[in-house]
Amino acid sequence: MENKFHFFDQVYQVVKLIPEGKVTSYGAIAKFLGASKSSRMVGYAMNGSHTLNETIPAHRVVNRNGLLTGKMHFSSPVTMQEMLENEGVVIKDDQVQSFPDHFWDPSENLL
DNA sequence: GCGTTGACGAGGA
DNA sequence: GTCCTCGCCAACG
Repeated sequence: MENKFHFFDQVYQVVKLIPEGKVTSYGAIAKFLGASKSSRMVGYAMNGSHTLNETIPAHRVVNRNGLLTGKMHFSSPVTMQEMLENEGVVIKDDQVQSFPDHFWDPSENLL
């Protein structure tokens, strides 16, 4: 009954909890929600995040390679990179440098 | 109502 | 290490 929390909503909640200067992957969020096979849905949820009244720091979510795959969905293709760099994350060639060092695993912080 | 697409990831060759 | 295939399920045309 209480499990009626939609998968998308869960994704939004986790993403909003990502601290500044940290990034995570779609798969990590999906796995944390118990749907590791539905990692695509995490990305898809981000696609609709901008339609929400709430601000979703989707720029802190990258794929497992640390690549800014969703940068093109922002106001400008460089918005995502600049926002991350502004938080102390180094981006090189649309890829997060020292990705494991900036990686934020929800299963180790929210659990 | 049906087929295609997609901000992904894991596994196999 | 790379390249290909499958799964997953909501949204769009």
